[in-house]
Amino acid sequence: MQRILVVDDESSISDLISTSLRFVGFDVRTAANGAQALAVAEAFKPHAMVLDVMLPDLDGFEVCKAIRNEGVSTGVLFLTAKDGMEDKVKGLTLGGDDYMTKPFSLEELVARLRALLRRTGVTEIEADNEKMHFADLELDEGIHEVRRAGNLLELSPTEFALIRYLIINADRVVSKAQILDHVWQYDFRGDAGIVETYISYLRKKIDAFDPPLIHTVRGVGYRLRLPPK
Amino acid sequence: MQRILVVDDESSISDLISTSLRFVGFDVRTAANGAQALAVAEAFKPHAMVLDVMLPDLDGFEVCKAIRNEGVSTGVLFLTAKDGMEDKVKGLTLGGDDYMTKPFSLEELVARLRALLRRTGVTEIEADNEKMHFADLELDEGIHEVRRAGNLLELSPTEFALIRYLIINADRVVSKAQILDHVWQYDFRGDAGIVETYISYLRKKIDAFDPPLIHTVRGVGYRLRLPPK
DNA sequence: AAGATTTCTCAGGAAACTCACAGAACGTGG
DNA sequence: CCACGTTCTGTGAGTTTCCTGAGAAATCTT
Repeated sequence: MQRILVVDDESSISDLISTSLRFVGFDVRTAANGAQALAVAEAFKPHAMVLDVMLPDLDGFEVCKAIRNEGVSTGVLFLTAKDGMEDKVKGLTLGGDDYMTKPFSLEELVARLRALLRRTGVTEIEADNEKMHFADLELDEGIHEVRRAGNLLELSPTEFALIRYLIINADRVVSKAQILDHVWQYDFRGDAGIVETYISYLRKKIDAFDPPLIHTVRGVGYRLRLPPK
Repeated sequence: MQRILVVDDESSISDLISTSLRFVGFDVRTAANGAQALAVAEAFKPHAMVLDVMLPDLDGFEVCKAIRNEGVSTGVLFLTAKDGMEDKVKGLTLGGDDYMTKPFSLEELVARLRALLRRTGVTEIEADNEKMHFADLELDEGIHEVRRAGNLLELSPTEFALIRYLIINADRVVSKAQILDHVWQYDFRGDAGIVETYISYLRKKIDAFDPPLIHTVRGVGYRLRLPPK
């Protein structure tokens, strides 16, 4: 199981992240500051880290450098506020690292983290795992494309994130609340009705083909599935 | 794996360079001054070096000379600040060596270093890797030329670097942030809007032909691709 | 030193996207 | 089959993203 170290001083954020990552199958440890991160990293030897650039003691870059100097080779996904710091992150993407600005959606975080593990060569499996599929529906993360029965679908960013979440949870029922929590940014304060709207958009594009794949489970949520014969 | 020795006394620069080079597949060591460089070079026997000409103890040329006197034969890519020194560097850069002025773009550094290794005969791979192409678009690194359907295109340096980056990442979506990180100089502080402007310039030249190759993926980035079937 | 080229900022406008709302359609329990 | 709550979807307002032209500033040529 892949080990991820999450470092953020706001416990609400680090809880949110670690719960999500555990749920999708990572082995997660957390740290609330740079010093702690170093200590944990040494013993835990994480495959990747999610690292806030704004920490109470050291900044994220120093932590990163210190940990790498310890000989622990990890990819890093930096988290940064939507302001100044962005330019300090320059050049990171060539090093294989990545960064996201807060607020983000959990789906996005997981997707980026997986991409990072893939790039830094931690993943055992090869090549083909930028793609996922369900029935005749294919989603390619790298080229950001979704096809149904070979036909290219034009999806907006939110539509793309939503269908990705449904495919990940294929055959399972997901509630509107779950969708909202994972697909929308964590600080979204709007109405859950937005999910209905986007499901509607998706159906127009995806279920323009037969058979329909997006099914409503009344009172519970939605489920991606092939119709029972 | 090719061994590169990076020598620079500013750790921010040498970190940036070494992380980038490691990621694209080099075996990298660093040194912060001339004396250290000599020591490391002796044991490490690098195939090439990235060498700042301004070092706290010796200057880059002395380091270079000393190392070659030790019998270690390496190509050197000198780094120099954007000031008077340029001419001196030009004069002293003999044989297969090369130099760049700070600040540079990371993509440029990698390209120049590869060219250097090629010239100094370290590369195992064949000669033809100065050229890359995508569809009817050809880019020749050696002679710095781009053609579409055989027609020579007149591109400015930035336009050239941008289309090179797009070709390297052909068929994948690259974000504006990634483009900025890789194609622009590492100290560029401006707005990502500049990328839009340059994409616009490129389109006028490259997509004056059919079919258009540069595609916008709204909310995500750009992608070089042939139109879907 | 003047002219040409290149880089970069800025701003207007077009298009795409997000989201709320509200009436229509639907499903379910009584 | 009716009534009610849930879900669906069209409409539209407000926002964001993207494209492009114009021009200022920097840089390179001659």
